[in-house]
Amino acid sequence: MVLSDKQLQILETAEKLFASKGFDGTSVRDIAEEAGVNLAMISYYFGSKLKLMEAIFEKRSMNVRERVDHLLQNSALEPMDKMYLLVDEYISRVMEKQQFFKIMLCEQVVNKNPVIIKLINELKFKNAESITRLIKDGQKRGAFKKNIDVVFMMSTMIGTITQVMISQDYYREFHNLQSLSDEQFDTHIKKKLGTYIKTIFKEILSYEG
Amino acid sequence: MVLSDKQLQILETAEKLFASKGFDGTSVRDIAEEAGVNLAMISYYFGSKLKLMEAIFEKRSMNVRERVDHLLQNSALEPMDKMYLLVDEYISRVMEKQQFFKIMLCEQVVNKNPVIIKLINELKFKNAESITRLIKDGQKRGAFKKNIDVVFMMSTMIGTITQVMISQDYYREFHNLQSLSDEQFDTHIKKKLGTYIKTIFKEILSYEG
DNA sequence: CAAAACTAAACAAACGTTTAATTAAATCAA
DNA sequence: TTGATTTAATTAAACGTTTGTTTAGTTTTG
Repeated sequence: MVLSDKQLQILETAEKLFASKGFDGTSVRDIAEEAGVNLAMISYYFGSKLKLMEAIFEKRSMNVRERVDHLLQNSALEPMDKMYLLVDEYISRVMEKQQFFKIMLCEQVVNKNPVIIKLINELKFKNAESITRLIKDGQKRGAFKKNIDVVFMMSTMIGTITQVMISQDYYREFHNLQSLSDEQFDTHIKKKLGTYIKTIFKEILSYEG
Repeated sequence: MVLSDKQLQILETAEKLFASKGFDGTSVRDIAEEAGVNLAMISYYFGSKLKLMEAIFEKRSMNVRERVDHLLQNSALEPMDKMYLLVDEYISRVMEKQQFFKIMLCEQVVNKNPVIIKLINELKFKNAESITRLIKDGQKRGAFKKNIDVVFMMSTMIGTITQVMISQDYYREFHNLQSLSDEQFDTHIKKKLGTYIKTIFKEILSYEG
């Protein structure tokens, strides 16, 4: 699906508002006004509010699998280093597309919309597949332990990152980082979080503990 | 605030519906019908839909601090064992009050309602305080490392548990546990998750790694 | 018999979507 | 290139529902 500038603007505005006020908390009129387009244009382009949401998911779901696979095939890296790459990739993705991940989180909880739930589960499944493949490879090569719970590992990764994302302000206050610029803080928290999760993953995956 | 049977039923129905359809996705009429009360009774008892939500938070926030403190003072346990107790307490709380934690999660993301956000932050702050105290005690007694990031630790605990909770069905399918009864599965996942998080915490907190 | 509990009906406002009319852009024979 | 004609884009207004809340009246309770 190829999108015009106006369609893109509607999509981005909708993503922003859905993230900050929820799907049901955002009216089509809100989106139209904030995007600076006529109310009817949204139905005209996307059909309905629900299909607008689906369009957001379609846009954000594109190429996810490809990027991860490219990351993991690419090199002759050790399994653990590949896992570290994956962690950094995940952190970047969540922090850069915060709005989308907020929407995903709420939609998973509310799970009112079967179409969206299906899209989310597909994304999850693809991720689980990539990670499972990586873990099995690591186990074959003797770098990783046996008996690793992939679902728990994924839950820790996405759960920790998401929690940190939605409580960034709290983190900033707690560690007295108000003096940093937004950009500096973003870099800081990404780096710290990366190191932290890698430590955990090293413990979970490797023998030496 | 003392609540009559009818008020309690409204509150419980609202909690259930808010969790499964979201605050804005649930109408006051939905709640009234499901609770089997007249529409006007909700305004009569609680004033408004929003205050109904606040009443849910008030009810669920009661005694949280007391319970945690009692858990931690109580015994002559090692710091690490106290932390393990806390992990189990957290898992039980989230799994038993799933609906409320779903609501909390969405409200944090959407953060449209300042009153609710304030209540959530108070809860978070109390928890952070208790954990910080426990960690400092453990450090003083030489059982815990220095340089422990409490916010990250809390994010891992609550984030992992929450993720596992909202993707229970996925976990059940992934591990082929459909033969277990709901109750058996609940016991199983709580135990596994407890062991898993404790392993992580041991690595984060203790010297031996 | 006064206070509390409860009800059906009504309220205005907001909702997602559609309509009918208008303007802009693209297509194309001359 | 011109002017005619079709297609796409855009608009204000209206549609019928649903929304949260209130009202005015009735029943129940202490």
